[in-house]
Amino acid sequence: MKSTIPDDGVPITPSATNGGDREAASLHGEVLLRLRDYVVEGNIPDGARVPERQLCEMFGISRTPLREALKVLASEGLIELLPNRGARIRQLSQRDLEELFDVMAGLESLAGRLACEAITDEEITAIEQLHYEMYGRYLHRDMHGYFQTNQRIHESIVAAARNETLKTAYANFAGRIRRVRYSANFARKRQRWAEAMREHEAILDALRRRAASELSDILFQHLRNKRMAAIEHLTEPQEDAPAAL
Amino acid sequence: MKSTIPDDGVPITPSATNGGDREAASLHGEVLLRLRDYVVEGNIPDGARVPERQLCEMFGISRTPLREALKVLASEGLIELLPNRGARIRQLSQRDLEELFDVMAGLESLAGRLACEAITDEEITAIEQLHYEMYGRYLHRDMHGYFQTNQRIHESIVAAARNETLKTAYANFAGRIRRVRYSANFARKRQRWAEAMREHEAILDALRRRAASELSDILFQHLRNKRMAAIEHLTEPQEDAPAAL
DNA sequence: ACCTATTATTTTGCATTCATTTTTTGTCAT
DNA sequence: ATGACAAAAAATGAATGCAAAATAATAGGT
Repeated sequence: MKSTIPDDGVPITPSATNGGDREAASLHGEVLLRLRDYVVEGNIPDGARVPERQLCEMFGISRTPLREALKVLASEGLIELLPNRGARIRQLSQRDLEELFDVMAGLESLAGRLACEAITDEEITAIEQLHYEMYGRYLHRDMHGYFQTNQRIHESIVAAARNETLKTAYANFAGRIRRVRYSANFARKRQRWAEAMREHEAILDALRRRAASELSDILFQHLRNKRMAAIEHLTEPQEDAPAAL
Repeated sequence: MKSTIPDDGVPITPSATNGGDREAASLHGEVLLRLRDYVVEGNIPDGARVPERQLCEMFGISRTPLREALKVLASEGLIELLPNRGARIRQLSQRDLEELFDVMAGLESLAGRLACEAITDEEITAIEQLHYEMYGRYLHRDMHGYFQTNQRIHESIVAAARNETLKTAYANFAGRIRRVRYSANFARKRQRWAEAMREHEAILDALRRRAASELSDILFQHLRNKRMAAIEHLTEPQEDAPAAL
């Protein structure tokens, strides 16, 4: 006798096993991806319980694969597992954020260092293109576009490092602070923008010269400044309304 | 006795990617710790299947918590999950090792940079102590003791960075290459020893002067050299029998 | 009424069960 | 014999079931 299987469409994406970004296969993998996004996007308030049963219905699955995904998410630091008390969305303290930003800074710093060893002229040209594009956004006060292009530049540097392990770790940590990072973006006063633009120019310059140590320093300091801006934003988040967009 | 107030405190469950935590409330956590050790210690050959049923019997549990642990271990990169084909011990290619060593180098480099901001004179003194102890091991050709003291020095630097997130990530990556790193230790020719000792002196010097960028560079290069030694060892592992010990 | 103790409901953690898929084993044809 | 095919066995992935714990709801005492 066939049991009642929910026909709720759960299209299995037969993408590559691993190596890129989007891992997926088995139901568990699919649920992991969807649940991670769901959490990162902030659909559950900070510190709140993760409604196990509710999510099962939402995804149309049983508790087993969901719980497996929860364990993984906990190991990634997105949620906390309390004994006999289920999962809670991990609330990041200011200190947590500072630490995360510093680790990100370290990883980007490393990426820059490694990139100097392997980056091609074409890749540098591509980054220069992005840089000019970003400068355009800056001039047009297009905050959203600026943010996105900025992200692409940093991702390009990480990609140029030719280190999949680093790339994965970077993506992992980036995911943890994605929400904060995004909202912090709107905190960027124009003054900080100008500063960031100058820093980016220095980054490009060091990259062109393949000055590994120098680039490493610049990137670290650049991320440190980002960290400061983000933390300041969180400390006093009242003054900036969604202006650009 | 019983309070009606929801215990919303933080009965901390550091189930995040750990490395040194030896506590586990739930059965799943216990299994995770034991299974991770079991894998890291090399009880299952590289690339081999993870005998699910057998491990269940061994741990005296059902498959559910074991499979949860497997998912976490896969996310940590220790094993691979093949669709409908179970788990396999992840075999690290030379490239994987190079990448892992570079990421470790980046993290230690970061640790050194951060340590310069916060380290106390007492901590530096403690590291100096370890350095002299290590020098003694070096003179006595005590490879095992040298290795351990060396590890403690690097851990001290990471601890001085005052960044739990970094510490956790460091422990995580260290776990992945633990086996290789250990065996590579025996590959260290005396020449490399002398080199490493000089590098360590430079590390201490930079640390004393709180020269962040400089220390960052030195640590990165130090780890890079370690990487080279480890890779060389793996490439030609026949020539060195267990000499010292 | 308010606070505490007791009971009912929900939730959690793990074991067990079930449907598929994979792997092994056995059989037959070339 | 060797190889291809088919059936049996085992393993995997996910759903369900069940005992213990936690949370909510209710009753009782002051």
